[in-house]
Amino acid sequence: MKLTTTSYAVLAQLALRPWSAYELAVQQERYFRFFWPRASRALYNELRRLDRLGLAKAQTESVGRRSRTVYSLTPAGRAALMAWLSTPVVPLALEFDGLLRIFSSPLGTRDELLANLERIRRDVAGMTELNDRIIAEYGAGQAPFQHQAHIRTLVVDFFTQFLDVTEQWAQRTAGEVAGWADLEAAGKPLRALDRIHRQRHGRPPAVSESGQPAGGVMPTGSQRP
Amino acid sequence: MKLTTTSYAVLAQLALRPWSAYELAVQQERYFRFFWPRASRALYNELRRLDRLGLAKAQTESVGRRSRTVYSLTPAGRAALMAWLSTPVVPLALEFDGLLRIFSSPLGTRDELLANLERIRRDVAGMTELNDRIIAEYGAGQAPFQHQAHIRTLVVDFFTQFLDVTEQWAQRTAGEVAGWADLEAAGKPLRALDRIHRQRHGRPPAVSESGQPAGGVMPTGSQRP
DNA sequence: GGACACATGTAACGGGTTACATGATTTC
DNA sequence: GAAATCATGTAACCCGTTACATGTGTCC
Repeated sequence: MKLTTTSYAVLAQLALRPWSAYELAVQQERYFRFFWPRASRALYNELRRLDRLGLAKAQTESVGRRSRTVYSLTPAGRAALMAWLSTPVVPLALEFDGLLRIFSSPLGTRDELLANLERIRRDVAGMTELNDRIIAEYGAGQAPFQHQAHIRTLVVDFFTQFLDVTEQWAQRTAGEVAGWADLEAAGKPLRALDRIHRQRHGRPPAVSESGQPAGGVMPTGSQRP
Repeated sequence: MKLTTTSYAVLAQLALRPWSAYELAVQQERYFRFFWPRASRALYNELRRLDRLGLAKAQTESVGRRSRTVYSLTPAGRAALMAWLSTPVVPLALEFDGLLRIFSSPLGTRDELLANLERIRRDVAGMTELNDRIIAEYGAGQAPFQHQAHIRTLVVDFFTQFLDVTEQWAQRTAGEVAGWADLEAAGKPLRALDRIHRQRHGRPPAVSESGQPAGGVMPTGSQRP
């Protein structure tokens, strides 16, 4: 009867109101895919499991001749969900295939690396588009559960920042690589260390050799009140 | 014979030099865990598979009475890896359990939400520590494959930014929530929309009601040359 | 001589993906 | 009347995790 994070993702949705399995899958795809991506098939299975466990209740309705299953949270389900809130978090995990390609880019050409950076950028741009659509929804007051906007926007905040920083990184990196003739070392490693050092600690070595202000990166950190 | 990203992660390592399975597992844990996390057990299996497929070659050496298997890349393996570099990237995926807890925080108390933000912050701080250690390694010229520092620091760059932005977000969000008496709506949703709007587009509504400059967030974007 | 790193191995299981099937309803 | 959406279902498969076992070498 061990519950997974996916179980709680479903319970969290059910806590808001009863949903049909299909509705839930759509919501999951739209709002959860960024931080807990699962194929919608997993949802259907999880719902049946939660029903078996008594944490959700399945009820079959019919729309015309077609039937659908509506799930609602049981008191036990609500209790389980609340208890979960005070357990340790699962460490965040990132799967970023693109970085692996950069890692092995010395086997290929400079242009291949640039192409991969562009692919990454487009991937991120796609996510940004979806994120913006959600923001617009809230802005227009048309998002579901608008009365929880103060909570949900906290999550949206994270992604806005995350996507922004990732896109900036991809562009900045492409700019850097575009300035190279090839991928050979030839002095590049040392310049790279200089760059990384500047990013981490403001920019201590007085003036950088290029005069360019650290590649447009402003470390916005450490200015908390 | 379909290869997974994990296969290429291993091949990418083997492209640098031959490794024993154990060495590889250690390296994987240290350098790849951030963007392609896998239990080291998966490595051992993948290596044997690559050997079967002729993409890597296993050779048993012995150190004293203890034996170990050293794997090296075959020409076929190198070809497969190079071919992979020009295939589409796998969309990046994030699993962030903590955000799900925020999402369902209205079921709990304000303090529980703050506790979860703190757990998130500690999780990120742990990753930051590891990242810093790697940066220090490169700075000291003691990192493996220092001659590829110009490539590898591109990846490190990403994580420095990513971790920074995530930690800032966690702190800023905790600051926001700490200013609330509870988690009830009571005007908070509207203020949240205002905040999210400021973040996205500079801060158009002249001066914010609090006088505080948008919670310390400087959108560093869109200032590319 | 005890702890710790080295260096694998086996086995079970399980969450999740992919592929596919099926039909009903709505919309253009 | 065709396409898209609604609304599930079944089945195979597999990548990966967890748990555990087993022994060797090294260092203090």
